[in-house]
Amino acid sequence: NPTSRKLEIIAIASALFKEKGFSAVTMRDIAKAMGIKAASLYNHIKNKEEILTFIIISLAEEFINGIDEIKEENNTCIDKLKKIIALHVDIATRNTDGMASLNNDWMHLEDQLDYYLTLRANYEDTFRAIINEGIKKNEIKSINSDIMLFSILSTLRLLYIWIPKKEDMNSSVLATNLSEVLLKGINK
Amino acid sequence: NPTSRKLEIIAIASALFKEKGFSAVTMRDIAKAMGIKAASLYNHIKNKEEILTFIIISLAEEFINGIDEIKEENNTCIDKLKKIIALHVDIATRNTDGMASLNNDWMHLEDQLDYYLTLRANYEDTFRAIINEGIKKNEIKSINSDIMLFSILSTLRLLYIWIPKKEDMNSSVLATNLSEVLLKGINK
DNA sequence: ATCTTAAACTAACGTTTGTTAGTTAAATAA
DNA sequence: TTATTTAACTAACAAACGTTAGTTTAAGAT
Repeated sequence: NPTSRKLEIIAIASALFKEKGFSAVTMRDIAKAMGIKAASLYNHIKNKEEILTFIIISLAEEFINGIDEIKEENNTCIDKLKKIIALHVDIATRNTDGMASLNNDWMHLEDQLDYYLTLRANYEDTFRAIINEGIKKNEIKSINSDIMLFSILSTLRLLYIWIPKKEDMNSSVLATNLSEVLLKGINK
Repeated sequence: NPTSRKLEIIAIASALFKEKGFSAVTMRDIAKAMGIKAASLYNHIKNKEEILTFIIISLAEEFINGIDEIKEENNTCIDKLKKIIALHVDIATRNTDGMASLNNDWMHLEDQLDYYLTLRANYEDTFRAIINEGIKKNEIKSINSDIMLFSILSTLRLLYIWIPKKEDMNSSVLATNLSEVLLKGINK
């Protein structure tokens, strides 16, 4: 159970990782942003990798828990997809900085890399299963489901880039509009 | 006019940058992959940043040239969008590795950062203008055009991740299916 | 045969890196 | 008051970093 000081470090590091990537951010950069010396960081965290691991794994678990709940609900597949879209908007809004590491720096995990890859594979499998069920039930077009999965998931993964540029936009309005675009297209 | 040896280095570096990101790849990594010593690289390139600059700027110019041509054509906006999708599929297929740097490492440009940002802004402006024209001509739904731009462009930007996983899929089949999904949605 | 060029090499440079050890100052608990 | 804990500090480490200088080797041109 991380102390508040540890969480402060992780939050500041997340912001720096988003700007330059994990590898280009030094412990001295993080320390300077905290207003302390690099060595002092080690009173709160084990090492640099622990920061990255915390950011990525807690986000990955949030996504897995979210989609596992959605898949069990008694709902149409289209509605399940709408809930997945809302899940991504919600998480990306609350932890915009962390999403950058999840997307770009997962390969620098060491001890927990395999665990992360398992979580990601499970997430994608569940997502694809919902799409395939929608095809079977005639809710969704019979196109290669990988292409549909890739298309939707790519948009959701890059939400963290666009959300800060559109601070005015309400979170649920964004989710609604995104659902319209992703599910029904833009062609009139 | 880069020599073939220089282009070899850039190609090998692109592959390494894709795997670990620019900052995590050392000159010794690149040299080892080339089968030579790090110092020997400097017979062919000025420094590490020149490699990144070449990768990113030549791709960014390819995109700008592509979209500038498409925008001038006498065509419906929907057809213009289809051509943009095909442009992304084509470039991402031919230079999968470089696309990773374009997406993830542009912030490590130094001399050419401003030029890159200008190219990117111009590209997005042209893209948005085509969407807005489509709305005006009643070809495209009247939703916030930024959301539509973001949604389509995110999918296109991450093509480089998915293309290597689907080597079996024909390039033009992918473009066709993607157009269907991105423009008309997945909902039946 | 000599000269030039291309492309590799060895050796080393000054920095920066993540991290450890040991110390100090202030707040809290006994 | 005394003891303990928290969180900062200074100083230093060994390793890795991008890069430079100078040298060697072999191929191609004159």
